[in-house]
Amino acid sequence: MEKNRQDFYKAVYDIVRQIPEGRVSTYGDIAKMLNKEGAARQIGYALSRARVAHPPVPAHRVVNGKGVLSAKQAFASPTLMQELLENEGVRVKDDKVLNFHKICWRAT
DNA sequence: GTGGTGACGTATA
DNA sequence: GTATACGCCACCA
Repeated sequence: MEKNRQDFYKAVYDIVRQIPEGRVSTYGDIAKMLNKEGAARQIGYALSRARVAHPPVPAHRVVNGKGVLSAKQAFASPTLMQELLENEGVRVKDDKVLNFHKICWRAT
């Protein structure tokens, strides 16, 4: 059956919405959940479109494998993402998540 | 229909 | 641990 591209996006939104508060996930992990390990870039692309997705997606909880807020550029303000993360209890320094290796959320 | 780009990751040296 | 090269899939011009 032909999986509509929207289905792929919808799957990304669903996973991102499952990210618990105070926890962050990575594009590669999400891609693996979708069996699209090689499509990590598409995860970020999908999130960029998630801005108009229903319901809204906490894309600020998704960072790259290095814990760097590479997505802040896509938010209304480059500091908005960091503020949101700090608001969730996630410490961010120099656009990088502290203890990232400890708060990185992964699906079982 | 073709080419280029992108909120990335893994592999190799 | 750091640096460089390549690959991946989807969207836009």
